[in-house]
Amino acid sequence: MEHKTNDVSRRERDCLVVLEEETKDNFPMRLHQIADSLGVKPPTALNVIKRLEHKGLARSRGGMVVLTESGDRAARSILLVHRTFESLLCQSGVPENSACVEAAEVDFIIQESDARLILKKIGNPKYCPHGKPISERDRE
Amino acid sequence: MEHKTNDVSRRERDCLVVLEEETKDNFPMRLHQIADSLGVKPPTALNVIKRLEHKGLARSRGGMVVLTESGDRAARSILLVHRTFESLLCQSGVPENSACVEAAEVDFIIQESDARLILKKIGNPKYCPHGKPISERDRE
DNA sequence: TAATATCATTAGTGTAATACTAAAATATGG
DNA sequence: CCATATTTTAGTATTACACTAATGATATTA
Repeated sequence: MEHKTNDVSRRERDCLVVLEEETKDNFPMRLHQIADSLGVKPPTALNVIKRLEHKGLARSRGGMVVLTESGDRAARSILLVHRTFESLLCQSGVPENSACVEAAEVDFIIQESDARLILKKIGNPKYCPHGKPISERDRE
Repeated sequence: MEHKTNDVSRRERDCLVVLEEETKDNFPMRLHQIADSLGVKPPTALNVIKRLEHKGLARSRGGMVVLTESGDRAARSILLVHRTFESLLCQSGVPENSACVEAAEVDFIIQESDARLILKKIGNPKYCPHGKPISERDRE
């Protein structure tokens, strides 16, 4: 019915990305830590996490939260779209900081398949303007 | 505080665009007509219109609705972004219909200034894939 | 003009995402 | 075992969206 397979809201996107970046060491995040990262109170963060769990994107036990396989894929997809769009904007002449902000407005909406095609069109840059690798193969 | 100057929701965008396209002859739209175009019931459409009025984008009297100057500008801006993004997607290899659907997901979010820069980067096409003029100067 | 049909509007619900406070339940560490 | 920290529940609020049902207003037309 809906647009994306992994249809996430803005805040859910924030949460996915934070989890993706903070659990690379295989340690889960604590609720309060997530709340701090999102800049909201713990009950609000808990709410977001419950929605993610409901969608099969995260799992939690006693305040310890991890991404599922599916959540990990969703997060990487979002990052790919983000960095692709960011690169497009920068190549077009949008200042780096502005590009990042703008990319964050759409990175959870634009389809990964579209982003991959755009990526090719703009010359398959390996890194986004911030220097982060774009493809999920060469992760930091 | 927010992202866009003319920050409109998805449904408000739909309403703006419908009004823009259906009031070219300077005749206002009726509520029920708007409701039909949006595929919602009149009370729902009325609600959307009230939000637009509140934002200074539309005016209505006795069920007759028109865009304000500001609303007209907002609608054109959205169309410019839509057609630009659509063109980008098509040039990248996304099928036309798909491109249109995807563009509709972001045309009310991406900034006009960004779109103008992207437009230049992709070679300043005069028309979108559907053949509609992109620049607001040469309107149909 | 009066009756009917059409259209607009109000009122009342309901869902989803977002966010808060306050309080209660659970850990955790001494 | 107690104090602190953390999680969780409960309750409230806002915005966008959408509905039904009822009411109000305005036509059209018989």
